[in-house]
Amino acid sequence: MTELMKSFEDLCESGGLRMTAQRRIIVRCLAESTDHPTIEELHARAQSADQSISVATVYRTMNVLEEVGLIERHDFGGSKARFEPAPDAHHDHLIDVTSGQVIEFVDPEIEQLQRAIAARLGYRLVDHKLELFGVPLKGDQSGSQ
Amino acid sequence: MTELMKSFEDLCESGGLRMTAQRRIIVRCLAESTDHPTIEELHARAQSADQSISVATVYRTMNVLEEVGLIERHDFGGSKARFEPAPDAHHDHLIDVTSGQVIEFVDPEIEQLQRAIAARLGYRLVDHKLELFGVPLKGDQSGSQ
DNA sequence: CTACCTGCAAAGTCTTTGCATTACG
DNA sequence: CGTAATGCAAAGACTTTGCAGGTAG
Repeated sequence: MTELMKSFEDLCESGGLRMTAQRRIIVRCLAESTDHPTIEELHARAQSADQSISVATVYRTMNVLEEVGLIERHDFGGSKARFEPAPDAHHDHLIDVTSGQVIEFVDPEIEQLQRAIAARLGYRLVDHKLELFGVPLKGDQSGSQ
Repeated sequence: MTELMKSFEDLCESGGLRMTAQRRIIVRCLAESTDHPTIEELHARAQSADQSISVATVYRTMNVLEEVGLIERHDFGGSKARFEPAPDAHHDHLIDVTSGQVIEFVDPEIEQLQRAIAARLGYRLVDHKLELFGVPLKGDQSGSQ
């Protein structure tokens, strides 16, 4: 079982939340996604398991999951929100502007640098968002969505 | 006269754009803003110069300005877009989560690091977004919106 | 049982757009 | 003068919510 599914079941047992059939399907769809799906995409994937799942339930489920910190919401420059399971280790994103593909990466040096910059400005860093937008280098065989 | 006003007038002369009274007011309002106003805020400021300016014109003006690269659009984690004149020199943003105040900063080291990371992943960096979210350090007298 | 959850459709929020009119160049 | 721009209101896109019925625990 996926990490996200397990965490959500634990949460349901402890908190006043209920593990419904719909939530189980929706959470699994997100957990099994390797991309960063929109509500619409998630809804479509969930409906292939249960035709009757409504988009309102997908919205509500994402809101619950985000509130408890089990998922992260992104926008990546579009009008629609995109989601991913909250990563164990923080990471940032590089968006391939030619394909829309999203690549995750971590760089300890840049994380440290951000804290240093915030401190220099008189702040303690509580969160950050770093998105790189790039085009594939010539000769590179990456990326296509 | 502000940089933005001048650039926009130049643009109107060269392109097929017209420098209307409304545009003059809206552009000046943005140029004189030291914060990063929303459409709503900009509309209110513009209306104090000309009551009849409609919000649709503010939206259209921001879209024109963005298309030609004279302004930048941000979201800073809200649902409303925020705008600023396109800076001569690129900068990033630190958002004070206690007050909403937005602080601009530049850091050559982090810019360089981003290009290096993109290159390592097989990409040429064409754009990026870096937003830091912080709370004031104890004893610091900064920030209030 | 009963409080939480669901589907549906209506409503909310932000933004865009069609249309008749105005006004820049 | 011709055409881009405007104001207004309607429509669009995305998301939230009220309500009546369903269901997990």
